[in-house]
Amino acid sequence: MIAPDFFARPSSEVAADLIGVTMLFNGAGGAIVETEAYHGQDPASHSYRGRTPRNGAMFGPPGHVYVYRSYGIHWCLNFVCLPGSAVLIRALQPDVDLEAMRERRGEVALRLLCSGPGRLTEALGITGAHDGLSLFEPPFALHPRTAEVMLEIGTRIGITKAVDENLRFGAKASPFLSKKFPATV
DNA sequence: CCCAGGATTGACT
DNA sequence: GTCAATCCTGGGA
Repeated sequence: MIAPDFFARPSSEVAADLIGVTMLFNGAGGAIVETEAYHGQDPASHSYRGRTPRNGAMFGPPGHVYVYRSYGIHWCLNFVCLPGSAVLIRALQPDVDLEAMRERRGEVALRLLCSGPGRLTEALGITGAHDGLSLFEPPFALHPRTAEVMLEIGTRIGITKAVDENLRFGAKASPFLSKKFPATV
């Protein structure tokens, strides 16, 4: 079992340990294959300048979610860790209830169903209405890894500050990553 | 009060 | 590869 104190750690550790963990929302979802860590001393983080109305959940209990609107269009899902830090869930391997996810996403290739932070929230039906909910209560559910995972680590995507921090984590060679990790030299 | 700028995606050249 | 869509946050005035 994953317990709440799993999240009471630095977001970089949690982000790495979440790869391979299964997340379900209303019974749909799959194994997490890509994450990014954000924290309070991080200029790229919403929490960098302290608590605001939007980012309040990032300063709430570990193991709850922070959901925010991205580009006025998409929703992005984060798991809150120590206060002011969180892990952005960037991609899932679609495993459970593909039917429901396909219905919400429309006609897309399986590879694109949950392959990106905006895509996976759409597939699962997660919106700002769910901001602040606990991962340990329905409609959320978590299941531990069932096998060892090979990790890839790299720089975060789509940000303009702290671009060189290696805070992006992925399941090595997963076809469901939102973007390939740069080839290691 | 104002308005620049997004932790993105999909359509198009 | 380029670019618009779309909205709302929050820093600065």
